[in-house]
Amino acid sequence: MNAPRYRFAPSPTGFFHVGGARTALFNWALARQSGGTFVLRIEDTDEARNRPEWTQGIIDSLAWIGISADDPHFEGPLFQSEFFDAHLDAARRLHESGHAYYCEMTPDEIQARAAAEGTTGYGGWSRDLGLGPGAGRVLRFRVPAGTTVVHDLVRGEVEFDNATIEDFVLVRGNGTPVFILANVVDDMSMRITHVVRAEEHLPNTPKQQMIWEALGEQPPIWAHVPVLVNEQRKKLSKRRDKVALEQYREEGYLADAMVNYLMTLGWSPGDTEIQPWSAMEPVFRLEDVNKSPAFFDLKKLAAFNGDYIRMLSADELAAACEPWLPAEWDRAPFRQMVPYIQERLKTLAEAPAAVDFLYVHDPAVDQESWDKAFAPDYALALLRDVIGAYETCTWDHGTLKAAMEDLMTRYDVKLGKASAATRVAVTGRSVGPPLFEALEVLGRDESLRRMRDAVTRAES
RNA sequence: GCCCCCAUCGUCUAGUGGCCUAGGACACCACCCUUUCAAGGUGGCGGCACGGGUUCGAAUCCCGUUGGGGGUGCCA
Repeated sequence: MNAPRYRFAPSPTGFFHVGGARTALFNWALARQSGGTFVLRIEDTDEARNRPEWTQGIIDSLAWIGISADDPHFEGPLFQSEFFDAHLDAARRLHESGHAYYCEMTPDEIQARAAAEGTTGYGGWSRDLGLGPGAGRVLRFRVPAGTTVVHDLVRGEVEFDNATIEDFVLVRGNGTPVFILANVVDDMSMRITHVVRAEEHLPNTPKQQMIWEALGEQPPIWAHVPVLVNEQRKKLSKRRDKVALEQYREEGYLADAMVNYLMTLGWSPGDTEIQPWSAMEPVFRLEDVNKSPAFFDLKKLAAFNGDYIRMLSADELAAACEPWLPAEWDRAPFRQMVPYIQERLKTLAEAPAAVDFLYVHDPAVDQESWDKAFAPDYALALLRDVIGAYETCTWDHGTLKAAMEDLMTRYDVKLGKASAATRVAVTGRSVGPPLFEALEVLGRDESLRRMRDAVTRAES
């Protein structure tokens, strides 16, 4: 009966913000650990940003980070726009009870009058005019004198002097409700008990709390978690920063890594940062959430992702890479190479480039790598000898390596240097997965062909 | 301008008056390992913003300063 009800209330904007993802995760953990409910409410009251497909995008993104609409703790999606009547009904009640009044001043008029009086903002000039509803008239909340104290689970008690809060608009001149009203009315009708959202909403909170009280209801428990910032310490913005969760997904970040990383921003899962969701969910507490903004560090995210990639089995990794592999590629060689590229990947999207030399006829040759590999005077002769040895030996990486080791002693160089020319000849680059394993997968004929071509090229 | 929030290594954090000579992670540097590159191992660099209090004792409590951030719409 008194199971807590949390909510996540994004506005559909066409992409899913990583900051929103973290807020959702926090709410999700809280709802699940308490046997409560996570309500998804789409705040679509601004008709300018409202497309049906965007809602699906939100649901898909939530599902990707483990917040499934099929879970019994999940409720929704509910749409704010469908509660239009309830918003206006609340507005009417607020007006009738004297908590709100109509005002016909336009923004321009307000600005002009404020300037004339040497003040800023709206001075409550229409408060006692007794105006009724009418076209172009906005409904304003009559902010009472006194102070409003917000009890916040993350920040403690935050006190606001009501004198610093002007009579804000509840209903626009065109008759549509404003976010601040709709948000409260929806939370009320959805019986939300805990509002956990980003810190940018903290200044809204005293206003909303006043609305709750004016409507005769007990406000929910508030919690404002710190925002995510960029390297300039500014709130992550879609203009300048990479904030779309979908983009990270497309770039080959694992959902588990993203979830884990997001949870460490503003909160710590304990002794080790790398923790599965199942371990974090039950121990997450708002009281432990930090109060200061957290930098969204791509480098650390990538490090987490690398860790998670390495935790996968070879089969799992091969399957996870599937979306990034060209359709025409034969999967068998790729699967053989997976164990060798696993510890070299930071993202799944890097997988194709790590093995593409297996699939292209003549891999592009990196000139710098080539020059370096063939610079030593022994390089060409050694490569010829390798070809000779590889023409007849058993084709497995152990034998290939042994043959190379035999030659390296004759030229008195280490294995790395001895195989440099062969590596460039076969892969076009000086870096890549282990050479002999790659040769084994590539096959004798193709490997030798490339090595002979390299000899020809080196001679000319 | 006004209101509000915040302040531990470059970054994310542990720390809730003595266990702190402030711990871990990412990044960086060095070394080891080594089949290039990675991965892994070891070590290093590096921090309680500043100034006052309170206390036998402050990273931890209070005040101020400074510095960040958020909000200031008929957006959400």
